[in-house]
Amino acid sequence: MTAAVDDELWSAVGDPTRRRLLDLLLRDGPGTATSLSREVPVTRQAVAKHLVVLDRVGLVHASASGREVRYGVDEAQLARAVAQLRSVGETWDRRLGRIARLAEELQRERDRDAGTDG
Amino acid sequence: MTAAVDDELWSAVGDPTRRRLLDLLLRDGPGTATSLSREVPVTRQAVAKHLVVLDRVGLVHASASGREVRYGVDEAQLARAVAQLRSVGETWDRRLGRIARLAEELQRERDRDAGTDG
DNA sequence: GCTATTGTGCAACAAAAGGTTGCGTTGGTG
DNA sequence: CACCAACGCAACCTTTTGTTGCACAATAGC
Repeated sequence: MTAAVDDELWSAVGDPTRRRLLDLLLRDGPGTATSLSREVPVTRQAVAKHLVVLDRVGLVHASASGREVRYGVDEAQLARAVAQLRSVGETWDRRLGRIARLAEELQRERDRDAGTDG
Repeated sequence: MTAAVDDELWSAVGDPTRRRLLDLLLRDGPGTATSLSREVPVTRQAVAKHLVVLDRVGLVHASASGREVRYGVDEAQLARAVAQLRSVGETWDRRLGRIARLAEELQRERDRDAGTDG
């Protein structure tokens, strides 16, 4: 697990600005670096760089339209990213659950010992 | 959403090395920078820095034990992080679902039009 | 058609994050 | 006591994230 490809997707959605860009693109549909930069607290150039990163991992696709460059979300790839989030979350959940159950068992044993003892 | 606190937790678990450290701590129980560094491809110092980051956001806690410094996962905080992963995943899922349904509707309309047309 | 505007791309630069090496210190152990 | 193992600190390098400045292309308006 946690292979190179996974890590790429993760670090792509790991950045807060990139997460917000994906949110905006999902909410409002395709947009340009300029239009997106009006809704995040960074410059157009910073947004453009993030879009390059997102494009590189396939989470968005560019399409020229006149002098503009519109970016849209690749739904299949985003679904894949979501699946990875879920996967990690579930792994941790399972381990947390196991720890919780183990703690309970130890507690029960301790109670039992205390009972036989007193 | 995506407030500052959320972003801190996110970027903490966004790093692949830190995710692996959390995995190891969950799997094997508390460990030191030195013990952990034997299971990840980075130096002890790099691990120590990551542990500082994880400590700062409350995902792990340090406890001195002789000359060693053991770090253990804070389960409540990790559960919170998992909840945030899930939350973002669900948000995107919903939006993807809405887009998918919209696309289906448009497709049906198109089919219907084609039917009345032909 | 010419000009002003607007959107892009590129380059140089700064600051922060992730990582390395080297060194000094300290706490257990033979 | 001498040694080894773990720690912290500091200097340094590279990549990422962000900035500013500038040059260029396409569009809109006169």
